[in-house]
Amino acid sequence: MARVSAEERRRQLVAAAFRVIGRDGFAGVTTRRVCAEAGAPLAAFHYCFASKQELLAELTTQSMDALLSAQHEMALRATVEATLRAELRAYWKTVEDDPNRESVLMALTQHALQDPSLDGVAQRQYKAYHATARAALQRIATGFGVTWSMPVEDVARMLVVVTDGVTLAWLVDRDSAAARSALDAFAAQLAALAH
Amino acid sequence: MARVSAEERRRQLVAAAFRVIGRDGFAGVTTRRVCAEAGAPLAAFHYCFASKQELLAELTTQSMDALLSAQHEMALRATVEATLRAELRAYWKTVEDDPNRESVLMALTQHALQDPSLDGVAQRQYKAYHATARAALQRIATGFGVTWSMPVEDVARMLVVVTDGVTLAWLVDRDSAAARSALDAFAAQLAALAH
DNA sequence: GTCTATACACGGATAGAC
DNA sequence: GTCTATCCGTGTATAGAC
Repeated sequence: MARVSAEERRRQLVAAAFRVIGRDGFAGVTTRRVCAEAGAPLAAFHYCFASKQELLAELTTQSMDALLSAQHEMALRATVEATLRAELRAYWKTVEDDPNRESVLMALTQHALQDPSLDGVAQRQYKAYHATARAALQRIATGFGVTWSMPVEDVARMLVVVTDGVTLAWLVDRDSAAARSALDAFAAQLAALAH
Repeated sequence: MARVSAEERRRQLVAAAFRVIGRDGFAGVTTRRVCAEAGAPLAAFHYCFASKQELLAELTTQSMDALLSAQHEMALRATVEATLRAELRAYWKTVEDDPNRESVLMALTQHALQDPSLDGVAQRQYKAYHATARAALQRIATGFGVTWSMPVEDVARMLVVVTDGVTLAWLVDRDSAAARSALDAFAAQLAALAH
């Protein structure tokens, strides 16, 4: 075991945790397994993190940072509906490309909701989701010169509701066709809120 | 510790598990704590259940049985939209009346998705959700003499997506007003699928 | 058939050695 | 500052009392 700086260890452990969750699921994440995966001694864990919860919180933080910095350029299509549909399909592609990512984030949300020591983690996560949705909706409003018939926060919430719900249902039954058709239908319905 | 039949113990332990999850969160459920809550000796646990996982699965089963047998008489309102809105509001009342119930069910879903030994549990849960939604939609179609512009399974999925998504968002930020207004908006949109 | 007592392996966490 | 050794709680299992 090479002696490594604490900061480097933190990075190694977070990366290792992601891999372990991917392989063994959320329930299979143990400090020992994460350390083994990172090639670190067990004690390094509690030297870098106060607790396993702190590492889990760090996972959320890093994921949300990645989400917020990945706000891609949105291509405006012919209509609001076509643009919304394209956006939802782009989101959906990320889910199907890496189902585990969403699975982990959902599990993290639930875990954070139930564990007092992770207070605020789920809230930060959803703040990031809502901010992302709101930004997309505002770009659409500006790009097409339309306004939303409800406060943009409310439409953003509906967008998050839809993506969350579709993702959750798909994680359970893996019915991709149903997920796509639901997303397309919701795109049409949300587009009807633009005037 | 009174000597109690195994069947009675099973019921006691499941009920106790619900209370413990409500108090200490999903992560705080231990066999020892559940037994203490039920006033049962530790050995009773593995006498009644093969494992902790089996009790968790039983939790889902009992909840879904309750859901399916609670299919209330749906009052038809003046319009499809008004009826859908009333149904969604009725669902929402159950959430706000007992937030912990939904919280536990969500956490169970996530747990089941990640734990191979609970394979099929989340699937059964969502089958029950979809069946409930489909039944409600069919009663609406019959009652109003309308047909859905998509297969009823697809509309049912959208209904589940919406309730799940709204519930999840609310569990995170507890914004009841936002939840209600989102549900009403979705009621209007789903009603537009009836012809 | 049910409960008491106890055992073991593995998990998170930590004191203290180096 | 980093790691070894150890602790205590948890899931699981069982032997034997009643």
